[in-house]
Amino acid sequence: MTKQEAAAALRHYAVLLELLGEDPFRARAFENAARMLEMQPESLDVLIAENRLSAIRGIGKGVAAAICDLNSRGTFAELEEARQGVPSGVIELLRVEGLGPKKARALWKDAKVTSLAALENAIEAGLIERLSGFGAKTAQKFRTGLAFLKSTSGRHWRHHAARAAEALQESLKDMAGIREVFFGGSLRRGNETVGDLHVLIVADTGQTDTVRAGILALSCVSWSETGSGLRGESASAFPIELSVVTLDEAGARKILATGSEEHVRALKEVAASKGFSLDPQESGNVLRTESEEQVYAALGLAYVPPPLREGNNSVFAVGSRAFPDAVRLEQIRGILHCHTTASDGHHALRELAAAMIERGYEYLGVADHSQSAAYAHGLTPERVRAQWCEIDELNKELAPFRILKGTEVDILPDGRLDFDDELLAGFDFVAASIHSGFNMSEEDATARLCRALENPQVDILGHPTGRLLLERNGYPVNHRRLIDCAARHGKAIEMNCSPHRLDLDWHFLASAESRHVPVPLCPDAHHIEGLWDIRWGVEVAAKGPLTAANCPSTWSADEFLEWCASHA
DNA sequence: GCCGTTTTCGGCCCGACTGTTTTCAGTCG
Repeated sequence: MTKQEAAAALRHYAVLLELLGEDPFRARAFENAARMLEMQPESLDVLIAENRLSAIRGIGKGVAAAICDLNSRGTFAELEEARQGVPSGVIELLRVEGLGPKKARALWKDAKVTSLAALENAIEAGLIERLSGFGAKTAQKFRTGLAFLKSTSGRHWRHHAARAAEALQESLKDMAGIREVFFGGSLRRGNETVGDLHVLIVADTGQTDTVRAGILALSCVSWSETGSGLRGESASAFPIELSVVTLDEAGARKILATGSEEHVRALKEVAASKGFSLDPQESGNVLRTESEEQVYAALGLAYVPPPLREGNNSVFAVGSRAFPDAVRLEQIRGILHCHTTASDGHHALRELAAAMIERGYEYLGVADHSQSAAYAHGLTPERVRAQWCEIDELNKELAPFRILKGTEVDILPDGRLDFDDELLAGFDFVAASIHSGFNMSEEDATARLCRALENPQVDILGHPTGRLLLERNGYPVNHRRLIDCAARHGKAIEMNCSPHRLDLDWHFLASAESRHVPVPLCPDAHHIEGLWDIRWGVEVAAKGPLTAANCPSTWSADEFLEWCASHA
């Protein structure tokens, strides 16, 4: 078991304790222990082998024993007991925004609400607002929260989809008769969230039936029904739609499996007008080709990169338009916006730098939280200056690698910043973000963000809407005005690459590009693995597309600093 | 449950915001 998995189990236990109404400080002790465990540089195996768990602050005898049990048998006695005591639907209730453990427990105990469906019924029946401690506004808030959950139902975070795809690929790698394992759908198109994994298995000639039988026999996927294709669920409960296809139909089938619906519909119309059919399962003059490129060419159309296949307006005749190249992962030279143990990160500066040097990156832009973010142990001006000294020392040691002195300074409710201009001037770069006071009108939120961008010390606007994909929408922002403002003041807007955010929304990348508003790909990393979240940003940014030239992450440190100085 | 101590109990990250109350509890970042 990894540290992260053990920490997740400890957190889950803490939630169960709260739902069971047990001592909240006991619950917090497990949460705290989970956080401290994650921050250890060593692996769980090493910590256990060297008997060092209880030496970690926040982990005593009891939690250490629980962690050892987790590592050896995947659970611990108290966790199992707590699980028995809480209906699984009650845990689901916590997904509703504004509904925490105390209210979930009250709903469960006082109103017998033990599922999201039961909550919806209770709201509509007017039962919620009659409960002690609840009122009409709370009921309305839950109604809104439930509607949001419904709107995202069946969608999954991109990184979970990629993980499920990699696991399936791995389980198929030694199967005979397979020429290619192809993943289409939103995963291939670079969307922020993914519904099903759309998989095509291109079989060698004459091997279709054998391959299909082999896939049905896979132990890592449970196939629920079999028609012309297969429908199943991965070990991680990810929904899969899979078809085994022959080489001569692969080109068209890949296009159909990739989508989007609108793009495919537009292609089908062009095909029909030329007397062709795209779908091998339909009658007519079916286009039989091995590659997608051949299909577009046969229709007299320019090949459309998968991320651009949204809507029906990306279909062009050959030569009538060229699609710009999107930034590629290997073009990224530096990573901006990372947190260290100085605020709420899990690794020290030196560890982050070492991980980046190992992967061949040139610079790291640290951006810890500012003082008003107390929950995240935000830095005071004194602690900022101490960090600068640490960076100076590290830079001498690690050259030519460079650590840039940055901050993710809070944008206060009125648009002022959480540090004074004199301190801000001492940073190499300043990213400014909103972390509190989300309840704003679009007008207020846009004005607050613009005021921050107008400050000459600010270089980059962080996660512009504060959204958490599949969890909350964030505050409403007028992106057009925001991009105008950034363009006027020569500022950048980050695409936050955390797979939970991917904010700036890709729909606005083209507008940023045309207004020459740079868009750095920022992982907002809180641990070493989080640094590589830039991958998700690269994949989604291809939908703009965001070009390398307009992405400061592809610039050298000197080019980036020169740009920062240009508007100070 | 963990920690620290004027050791075996008392306090635990912290402030803003919101809604239900009418002084405070719950949620969130």
